[in-house]
Amino acid sequence: MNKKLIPEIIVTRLPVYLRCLQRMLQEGKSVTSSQELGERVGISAAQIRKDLSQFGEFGKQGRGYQIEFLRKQIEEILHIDHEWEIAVVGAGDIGSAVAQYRGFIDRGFKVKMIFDNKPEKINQQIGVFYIQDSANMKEAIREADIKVAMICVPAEAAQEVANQLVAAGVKAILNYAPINISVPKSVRVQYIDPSIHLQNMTYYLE
Amino acid sequence: MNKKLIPEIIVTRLPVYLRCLQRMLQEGKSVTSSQELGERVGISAAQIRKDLSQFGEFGKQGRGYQIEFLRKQIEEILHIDHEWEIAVVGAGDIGSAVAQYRGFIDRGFKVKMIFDNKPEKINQQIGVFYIQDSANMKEAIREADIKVAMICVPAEAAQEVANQLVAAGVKAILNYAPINISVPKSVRVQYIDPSIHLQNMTYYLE
DNA sequence: TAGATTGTTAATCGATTAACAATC
DNA sequence: TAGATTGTTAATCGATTAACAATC
Repeated sequence: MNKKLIPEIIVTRLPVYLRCLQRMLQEGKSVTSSQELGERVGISAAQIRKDLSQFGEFGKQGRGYQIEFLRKQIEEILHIDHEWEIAVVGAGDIGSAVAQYRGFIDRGFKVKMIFDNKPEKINQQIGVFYIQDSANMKEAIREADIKVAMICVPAEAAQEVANQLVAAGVKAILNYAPINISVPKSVRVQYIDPSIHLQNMTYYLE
Repeated sequence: MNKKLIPEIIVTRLPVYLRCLQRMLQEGKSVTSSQELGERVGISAAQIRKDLSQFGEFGKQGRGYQIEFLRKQIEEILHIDHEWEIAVVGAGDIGSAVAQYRGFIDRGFKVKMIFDNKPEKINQQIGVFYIQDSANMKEAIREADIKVAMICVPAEAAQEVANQLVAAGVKAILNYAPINISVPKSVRVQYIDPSIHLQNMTYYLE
């Protein structure tokens, strides 16, 4: 649908705009401007207008943006106008927390299954899920046609898990393991590592 | 110590280099090159050399980099040559997981205290910690001279918590609440929101 | 209409890459 | 010495900002 090649950096900002718009709606607002949105997300008004203009004309001169309309547009652009099912791999502290995370609701995602390879964890219950045996992972993910997964296993196991996920047809991986993984170019990877974020800030401290 | 103004984007890459170097050491390697490091972290060799050259000359022509030496240098640059104590605010699923996270070990951080404002949580035990009353947070953080904190409360409460942390002398905040917060320029903020990362990838899917 | 704010262009600014002399 | 790889320069590439005509 979006034929034009959009710079990645712009795509990374859209979810931030979206999150703010959803919040504005919750606050009962119905209209905003690039200036107001910019102040709230910490990005210049000019950049917001430029970013949005890559995808269409969503505002009206002199009036600003209808929040509900803009929200819907960005959801479509990001393909979260429907819900994506997620597989979680690894049922340790992180995997368990992520599997039960309530922050996916209304953001376009729903955890559907969770795997672990430790015999004592298999068939244990986490929230509404029963932990499944990693041995059946590839089959189960392919069967359910799941395209999004989160890796919550130790660093040593992350690459092997990634390989299996790719083989199962997964196209987007959010990796909580503190290690870079290699995947085919057709698969997307994002990383969450709190230590990285913290180290980033301590540079400026003291 | 580092007087020269370093572009932020370079600072964000140093922790990634560091993480990879630590891993290499675990694998028993002792020397690497900008090319090898680049392949492993997905960054060009030229960029890695340019980034490092901002801080000094850490390699030898024809030989590459001594991993142990380079690791130590980057740790000093990032000020993680000593351990930073962390306060966690919010003892829900995320706060509990983060307070017990083993991934801070050897990365320069140590969770020291956790707070919540729900009466039924106060004094409950999480790992080795007892949840403290948020009412005493400002005092306790100031008393312990803690400079780094993580916000794990609902979006609605995040700004107020941030205000209190700033008042307590905190200078670096890792915010897990899905909302942008405002702090003085002297305080650093980083964000972790899995939905943002996922939405970022779904743009490219389908 | 007058005021406000968009969408867009041109100018600026900054980051990445390619290439190579220096040197281990 | 010959080969390898750094640190650095210059060229390229891309992103951000400022400004304003268009228009609601």
